[in-house]
Amino acid sequence: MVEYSISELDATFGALSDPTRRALLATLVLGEATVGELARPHEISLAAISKHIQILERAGLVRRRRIGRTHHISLEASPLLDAFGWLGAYQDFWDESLDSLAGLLERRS
Amino acid sequence: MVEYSISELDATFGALSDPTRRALLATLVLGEATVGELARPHEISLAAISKHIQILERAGLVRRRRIGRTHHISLEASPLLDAFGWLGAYQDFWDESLDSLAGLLERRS
DNA sequence: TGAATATTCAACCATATGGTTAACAATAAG
DNA sequence: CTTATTGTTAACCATATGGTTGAATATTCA
Repeated sequence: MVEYSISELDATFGALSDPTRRALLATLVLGEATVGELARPHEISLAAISKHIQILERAGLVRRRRIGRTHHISLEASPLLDAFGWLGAYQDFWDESLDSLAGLLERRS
Repeated sequence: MVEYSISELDATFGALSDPTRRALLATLVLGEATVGELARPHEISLAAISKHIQILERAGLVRRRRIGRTHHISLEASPLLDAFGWLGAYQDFWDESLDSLAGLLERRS
């Protein structure tokens, strides 16, 4: 089993635990965007979005490039990949688990 | 893109954001265990472990079977699979992202 | 210079974690 | 019946989120 840095996964999974932040990432996968552009589809205040972006930034999920007065935000791949890798270690477990579920369903029919 | 239920992912990623809880899951992947067995390797109080297990339970990551005075905890696959699936939607992005990194490194050499 | 725009920061509030210790409940065993 | 054992619950404390509104900052534009 691969070893994963503790606190990075903490921050990554913590950042992913909020639906607004997951929506921001889903927007950013389409390409870079400014804070204002990111905020527009959401009903909460710009300040709230700003705080969400700071959390994503601290988790390394996002990078910020200042151009004049606008901040351009872009998605950063590696923490997502790490989280994916961590979960992947459980793949055997759920394969097995779903197989035995399938087995149960089969025996029932 | 597949749609994912909002609040379930909230709870799943939230539960995964703590290293103690991730360690509990890593133990449980080896098989069912009692609360006491789960607590033993950790230095924090049993009450703290009990609360962690409740959070895992609320997130559906774990099930509890009471046998007499002991509680037997077992891992539940599907929320992990859902989280894995959500992250998998970003696979194209990080493939591309890592490719372009590789490209950069190549051009530099 | 002065006004508009893009964002952050500060202060505040409510709720959730993450931990503690102490008390309670339920079951097992002497 | 009394005492251990296994866990949960309660009360408490500190810190992080998630949101608000209002003020401060930094650019850009007229």
